[in-house]
Amino acid sequence: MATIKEIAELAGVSTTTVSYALNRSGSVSESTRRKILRIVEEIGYQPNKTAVSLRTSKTRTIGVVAEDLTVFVTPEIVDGICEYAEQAGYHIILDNLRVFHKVGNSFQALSHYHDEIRQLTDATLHDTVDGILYVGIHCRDVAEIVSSFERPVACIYCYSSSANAYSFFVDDETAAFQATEHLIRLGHRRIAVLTGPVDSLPSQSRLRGYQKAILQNDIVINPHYFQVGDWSQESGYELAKRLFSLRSHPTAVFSLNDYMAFGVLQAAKEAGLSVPEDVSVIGFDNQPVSRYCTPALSTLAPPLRELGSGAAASLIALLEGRAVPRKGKAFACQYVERQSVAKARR
Amino acid sequence: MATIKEIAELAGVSTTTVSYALNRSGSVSESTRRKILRIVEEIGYQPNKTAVSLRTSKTRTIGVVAEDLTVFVTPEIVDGICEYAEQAGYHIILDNLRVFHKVGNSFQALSHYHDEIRQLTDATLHDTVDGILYVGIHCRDVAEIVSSFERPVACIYCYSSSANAYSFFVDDETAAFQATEHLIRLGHRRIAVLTGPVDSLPSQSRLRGYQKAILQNDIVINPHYFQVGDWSQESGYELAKRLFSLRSHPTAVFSLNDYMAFGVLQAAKEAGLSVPEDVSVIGFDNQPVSRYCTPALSTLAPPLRELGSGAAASLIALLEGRAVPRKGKAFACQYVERQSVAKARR
DNA sequence: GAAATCGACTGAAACGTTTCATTCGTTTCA
DNA sequence: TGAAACGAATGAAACGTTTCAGTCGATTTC
Repeated sequence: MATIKEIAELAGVSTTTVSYALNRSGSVSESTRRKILRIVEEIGYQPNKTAVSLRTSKTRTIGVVAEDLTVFVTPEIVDGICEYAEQAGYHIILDNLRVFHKVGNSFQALSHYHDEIRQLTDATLHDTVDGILYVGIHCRDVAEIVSSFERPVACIYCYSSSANAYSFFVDDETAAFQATEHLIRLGHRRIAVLTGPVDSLPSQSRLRGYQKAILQNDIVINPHYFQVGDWSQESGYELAKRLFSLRSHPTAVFSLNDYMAFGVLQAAKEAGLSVPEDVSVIGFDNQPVSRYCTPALSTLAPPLRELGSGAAASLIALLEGRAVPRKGKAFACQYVERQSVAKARR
Repeated sequence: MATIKEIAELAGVSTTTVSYALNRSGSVSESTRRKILRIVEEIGYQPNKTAVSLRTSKTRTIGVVAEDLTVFVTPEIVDGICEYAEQAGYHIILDNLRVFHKVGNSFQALSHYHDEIRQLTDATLHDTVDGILYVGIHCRDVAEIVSSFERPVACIYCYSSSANAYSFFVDDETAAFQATEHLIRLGHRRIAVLTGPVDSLPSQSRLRGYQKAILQNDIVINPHYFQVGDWSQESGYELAKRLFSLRSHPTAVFSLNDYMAFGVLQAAKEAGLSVPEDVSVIGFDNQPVSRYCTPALSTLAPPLRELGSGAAASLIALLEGRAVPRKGKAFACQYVERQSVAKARR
């Protein structure tokens, strides 16, 4: 591989001049700059990244720390990151934590969780990245984790209450509000909601959105329409069975995640109710599967790719000393209309 | 951040000695080595990776070039890579090509495909990685692409006929053979097969496996049982409809991918045939969705994680000058028993 | 008892850049 | 006309390691 020294010799100038010409710093006459660029082109010279990093102590690399790459949200987020980072001339170093395992239908941190994180921050990423993007698998406060990072960090699909981190997460409340409003505008008044565990943050926010819409539209709340599940298809099925055996069963079910909605679909079929004619169903998450069930599930889609590229954009802006608009942002979901929602029967 | 110089001063020795002590090269007395290690521990010194790279021209980083991160096979492969690389002390630089788009149900390269690749090899990965792992989205020869890489490369979920690359791919033929044998052992004789497009390599291999099993078991081939689809659910549906309207319809359908199998399930239901009682269905790929359809689809699962970690292991062995067993390997699939297969009716 | 060997340790160069401080000739301006 | 300012170019140090080629004293060998 050619070095700057060879280019300098060929051009009959010093390495300093070559460096200045290439970086548009210092002052170089137009004619020698052109001569240098021509030779660079000819030889196919590429500055040695390692040497540049050593000298400037910037790596133009950002570390992507993913809690679990195989959870369906992660790849698309990471893709969004890659897309932005690439065009900005940054490399991505990927680290998959893999420290959660499924317990029932929620995730629990493994015991070596913190060791893993520490090792990561100490040994793995030190002086290898300029900044870190932390990609969570569900919305919660990860301050405890990211505050130990010694580089600028942005959280994605989760948030941090610590001062050193930006956060890019889903606006669950507004999305749930809009979905509920949508059902109401379609004439539904008996709208049940299936929540996740009460201590789940996304569940709480989504429920808040639902309740706000119900309240704003002066709909009387039937306590039977409010059911707490555990995110699993089975719990959705059980809960919906109960719902459909009510003498005044709901005409619409808003499941706060897709899996429970699948259970609702199944229960409806068994109860002899057809979706969407007799009962409308809306899910949340836009799991890949929701396109393939019958009927295809209408659901709320988090803008995963935008979450990733938005976070990457802010982090890189920060790294380069440019103004960064805000300390984070809540991203709106998109309602994906498929075949499980219709007007309420008169 | 502390440097080797500070450690040297604190220990009252030269930087050379510190370096030797840390790398177990040169000869250092046991007592000074211990003294040095104690100080290193105390200060929390970490060698500067960039400086080491510059000096040794090894980056301990491997580039993962993924054709499409959002295709379902990729994340698990990449996870396997990460897992191995991490414990071997290597970093992963991720690059997502994103150069394919869906045309109907197969993928086609975008027009800027080769520009993208060239830019990648020239600018992006040069002197940044020691070797490259190329992760394909379907099995085919990628020699044209990877032969331009100027580093050792291993192909995953695809293969390269060029000399410079290792290949780690799925043994489609054996898997299809075993699935067909499985059906035969369950008493099935009228076994239909749904292939993908004739020019598709995986389709060809899988079909070969099917035919071998049929032939070996002296089953007479009914040409009507052989149908060519385009991998889509719709084509599976249409083909299966034709199959089930035959006066002597098959008792088992082997779909060479999962999506077409979903179509088969749908067609069976509409034809009044219950799966698996009246007809058994086996898919291929183990798409995440296959677990959620009804009945849950029995299918063949490529060992994605193993593919990734196996390739990473070989590449790293090669980079470190250790003996590498072979130039590549075909990995066996695992048959995933779910609810779509049963004994043939008497 | 001189030569050879050995173990412990070190000085300094090298990896390929960036950038500070400086030089040198030309132009501008009071 | 002389000083100041400026544009173009450069020498050399620095970033933090690794490693070649030694030095030096102690021990072994014949």
